[in-house]
Formats: sequence, structure tokens, C-alpha cells
Amino acid sequence: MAGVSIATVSNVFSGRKVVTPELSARVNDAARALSYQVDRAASQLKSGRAQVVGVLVPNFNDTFFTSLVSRIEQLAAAVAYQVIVVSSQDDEAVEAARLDALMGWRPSGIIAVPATNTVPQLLRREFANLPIILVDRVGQDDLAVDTVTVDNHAAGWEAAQHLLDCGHRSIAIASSVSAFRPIQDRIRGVADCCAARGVPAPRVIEVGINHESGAEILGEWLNANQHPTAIIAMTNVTTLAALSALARGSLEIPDAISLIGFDDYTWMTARKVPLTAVRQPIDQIADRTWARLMSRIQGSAELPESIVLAATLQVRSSVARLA
Amino acid sequence: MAGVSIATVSNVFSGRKVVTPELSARVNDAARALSYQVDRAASQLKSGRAQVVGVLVPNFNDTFFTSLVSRIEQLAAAVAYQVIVVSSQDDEAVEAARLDALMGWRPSGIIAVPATNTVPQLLRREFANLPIILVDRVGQDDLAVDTVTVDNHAAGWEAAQHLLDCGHRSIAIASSVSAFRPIQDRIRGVADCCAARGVPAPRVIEVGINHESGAEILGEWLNANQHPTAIIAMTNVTTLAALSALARGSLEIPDAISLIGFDDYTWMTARKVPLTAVRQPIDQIADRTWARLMSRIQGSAELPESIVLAATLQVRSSVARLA
DNA sequence: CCGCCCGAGTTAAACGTTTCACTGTGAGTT
DNA sequence: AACTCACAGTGAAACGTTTAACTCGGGCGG
Repeated sequence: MAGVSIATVSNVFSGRKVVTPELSARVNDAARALSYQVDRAASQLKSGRAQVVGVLVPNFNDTFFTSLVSRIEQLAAAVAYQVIVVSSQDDEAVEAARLDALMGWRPSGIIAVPATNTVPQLLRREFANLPIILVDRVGQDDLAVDTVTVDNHAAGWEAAQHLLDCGHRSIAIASSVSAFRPIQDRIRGVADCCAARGVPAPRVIEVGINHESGAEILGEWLNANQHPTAIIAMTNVTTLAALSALARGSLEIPDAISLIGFDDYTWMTARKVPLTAVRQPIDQIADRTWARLMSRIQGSAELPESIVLAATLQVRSSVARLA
Repeated sequence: MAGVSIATVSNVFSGRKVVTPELSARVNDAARALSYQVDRAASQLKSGRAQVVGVLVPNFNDTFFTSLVSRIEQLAAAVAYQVIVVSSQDDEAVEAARLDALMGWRPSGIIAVPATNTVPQLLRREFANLPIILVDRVGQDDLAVDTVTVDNHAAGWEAAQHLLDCGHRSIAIASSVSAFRPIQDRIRGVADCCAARGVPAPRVIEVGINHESGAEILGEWLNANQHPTAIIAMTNVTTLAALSALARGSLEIPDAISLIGFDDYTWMTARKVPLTAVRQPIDQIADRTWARLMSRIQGSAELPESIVLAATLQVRSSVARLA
């Protein structure tokens, strides 16, 4: 219809070779008239390049992950990449299956938040062939690949420090699953800070990854034990669980118990007592991850890097200043 | 390596023709040894079938949408479909661009939550060719396409009814953007219920789409006007805005003012006074949407259907019972 | 004026599947 | 015994791009 060869059409849309404005316009007009669109399947099959990155997250319930995905999707769209998001539902078997399906796309790269500390076998096998960036839940031994994490130890330390500065000496930690590396690090951060200041070690209560059951577990624990003067929650779901448990036990924040939340969302400020919380720099995590992935895709052969970003404490009103 | 033809390999993996267990096993063994995987691009190119459905949502910040996506992704994976999620970032231009990119995948179907009342042109053009289900933000009801929505009028009515039953006669509505069809319907529902019971019409305050500025607008309105005894929020952001405004004005819920929120998020129960709220049946929305899409993909030629699901009022403690 | 080069466009061969039409083989039927 | 049929497997032609190798002219230096 435009009176040109197939190759010219390809050149117009891919921009690989210069086409005179005249022809280019004719091709575009024809394309519009026929609502023609480059077929990704054919394009990908022939070129081997996919313009696709796979993103694996443990679930869509934690706002941390959805925010991450949201940002990555934006960054990708800006450079005409498509994102394929899969969720492992916090299950290693599902993770393997989804990852397998993901590989069928022949993605240019993968951004993965593993469901557990152990990197999926499927992914480990691809380390050499495929740009892969591990985010957040990264175990100790993953030095063969780029990682982006938050300095969880410092985050825990900072939260504890604030509490100690406010005179608290009896601290409890509401942990989700202490086996996860980031959680471990946060707990160690709190513990190390307490130790450095000669304060008794914090008690750790594991409440799981579900808000409802977490609230119950924590509530029971509060009933059965002497109350600490402050609680540090290790994730945003545990923050919610702590909030629920305290509300049900009619324990005022911060008068009865102080609370430091993890992650920083709008609902935390929409309360009579806005929450003091540890904010993870989600956008920055996404940005650094994306930048690293792109440079790998473009062939960078640098040694694997462990990017560690700083979390910051947002001081608001949920921590009491003790005499 | 398995000593069979390419066609047989295809048959083994697609299951379109029977292959003797003997050969099938040999093919599978070889595949494992070579870590062979069917190339989606080639498969799709040749067959024209994509085993992909596109999902368009306005954003990833609203749990309503992420929950929807999460559920759809699960349903899809169960039948070996892949989901490609794109976000319009509540912007019509972005929406058009993302939709365009989506079409390049030649998806088998599309599930879309439009960013505005107007169905994207790109989508409208495909109504005849491609199974499309519109969800939630659906404008006019004369569309030639399947829709899945919540009965927003009834949802508004039910919220109002609960307030009236509790003795409230002075109701304000915190609306986001009254131009959106679902918001309109909710407001009408409240107004119609009030009218039916001979109660003064509710006042509507538009607080916009942003939590912070919404809280300010609502706070100023509360300062300048005689307080209603109850507020119904029309979206989750307005719920948050109302919560912030009331907290800043030191207006206790429900003693000073009662509040009904919209959408049912976990944080709504994690408070001293858990929020009474209108819950949309997200899983059911996803299930019905998926079922409808699958039947369309399988060639159902029924007339377009408007599936309307019921929202339910979750009565908790944020509405005062007046004398 | 000749030869060369360069840029713009075209030709045609892949890419890795799916699928239609085909071959052979063995069982069932007359 | 001859025929038919079902069944399992194979051969080979697409699918719609990308891309290397090519053609064709016009401009330029010698």
C-alpha cells in the first residue's frame, strides 16, 4: 500500500536504517490506515531480542512489592520494554513453575525477589547467560550476581537507637518470618544497637506474613507476657498486625506502648497518632535495579555488584519519650 | 537427540496428537538434558494463538487493582495463560500508548479498567475482533461489550441506609471526582436513599484524587460549615483524606463524626475504632471476569452481558448510634 | 569524463514452531 | 485373502519479521 518493500517497513519501525522522510511518511500513513502493528512474535523470533524483562515477586499483597513493580513498569515503558510480572505466591513450587513459564518468553533480563533465601535453581542456571538482578530477599552467598538491597542492619539499628534515645529499655520485635535474610538483618541491627548501649536484648515474636493471623499471634503474646514499652515491626504487614493487636487490646499508642512501623505508606499518617516508621527508598531501589539491568543487557561485563541503599527513619508521633 | 521428528516434539509439548509413552519419555528426557523449552515467539507466530491476556489497570497504588491483578494472574496460570499487566497511571495518553504496546503481543483477550469514563479508542476498534471485558470504571451502559461492575447505586444506598437506621439525618459525601461513573452512581445511591426516607439531601464535597490536598479541602470545609453527623467516603483515597482531616481536627470517630469508608483494606481494621466500610467483592469480580473472557476466547457468540455484583457493607465501629 | 564511493532501497534467507497432508503398519471386517 | 480404517509418526510449507548482501544512481575527486 505504501509502495515500498517489506524491508523498508521494518526499517521505518525499527529505525535501524535511515529512510527518507517521504517514504517514511507513506509507510506511517499506510500503517495507520490498515492499523498495522509490528508483530512482536515474529520480530522476536527472527531477531532473538525480546525487549521484555521478567519480574518475579513473592506476592501482590505487600505494598512494597506492588510499588516496586509499579515503578519498574514505568521505567521499562520509557524505553519501550515490556514487563512480564509473575508472582510466586510465597511458594517455592509456584516460583519454579512461574519462572519456567517466564523463560519461554526469552526475556532480555530478569528482576527477581526470591520467595525464600535460596535462589531458585532455574535462575541459578541462567546466571551466566542472562542478566539477572536479585532484589530485597537476597541470601548471603549470592555473590555471583548483581543484587540491590536495603541496609537492613542499619535500618534496625536506627529504629532501635531512636527508641533508646527516647528512654525505652524494653523492646519487642514483631517479625514476619525470621528466616528471611532482610528480616534477620533488621533484627540483628536492633539487637546490636541494644547490645552496644547495654540494654537487654529485644524479644522477637514471629507473626508470619498474614495480617489477620499475625494480629492474633501478637495479641496472645501480649496477653501472656509482660508488655515491652515499645514494639518495632519488621514489615508493613507486621506493622498492620501490631496495630490491630494493640487496638484490640485497647493499648494506646504511644501512651501504653510505642510503635515503629516498617515501610511508609499514606495510611500511616491518616491517624490521630501518625506512625513513626522506617522508610525504604522504593523508587530508588527500582531505579538502581533498572539501571543495573539495562547496563547488563547492553553487555556490561563488570563484576557483580551488591548495591545497598539506606533506609531512613520517619519520626512522627508513635514513640513516647519516657522520663 | 530423541531420534524423532520435529513434528513429534511439537506433539509431545502441545498435546495436540497422541504420542506413545515410549517416544514421549525420550523427548522429555532429551528436553531436560538440553534444557529445551518451547519458544513462545515461534509458537505464537506460527499458530496465531497467543495464550496471553492483557490486563490494563489505572495504577498499582490502589489495592483494589493489585488484588484484582493478583487473582487474575492466578486464574490465568492455572490454565497456562500468561498475563501481561500494564498500567495507565490514570492518564489517557499513557493508556493509549500502553494499550498499543499490548496489542503487539496479539493477546487472546483483554481485561481493562479504563482510566476514565471514555473507553479508549484503540479498544473500541477491537471490540469486534478481540474478546474484551471492561471492569469497574465503565461509562455508558449501552456498550457493545461485556462488562463486570459492582452495583454502585446499591452500595451507596446501603451505606446511607445504615446511617439512617442509626439515626443520622445530616450526611456529607466525600467524593473524589464526581465525573467518574462509579462515583456518580454511589452518590445517587446515597441521595436516593435519603430522598426515599425524607431526609435532607447529602452535601457533596469534591476532594480530588490526592490524599494530602483532599485532607486539606475537607478540613477547611469542616471548619467553615456546620458538621454533619456522618461522612461517607466514595473511594479509598477520600477515606484516607477524611481520616486525616478528622484526626487533624481532633474529631473523634464515631463520637464527633461517624464515617463509612469505601473499599475494604486491611489497615481499616487495624485501628482502635475499626472502620465500617463498603467492601467490593474483588475475588468474585476477578472470577466472573475471567470466566467470561475464557468463554469469549473459546468462541462464545452470546450477546454482550453486563455482570453486576453486589458490594456489601462491613459494619464495624465507626458509625455512632444516635439517640 | 571516468571510476569510486556512499546512501537509500530491495531481495531473499533465515528464525523455531505448528499443522496439513502424507506414509506405513497392524488390527478388524467381510 | 483382500480391503478398510485407525493410529502413530514424518515431511515440508508456512507464519511475519530481521538482516546480510545486494542493486542502483548520483555526487565527487582526479
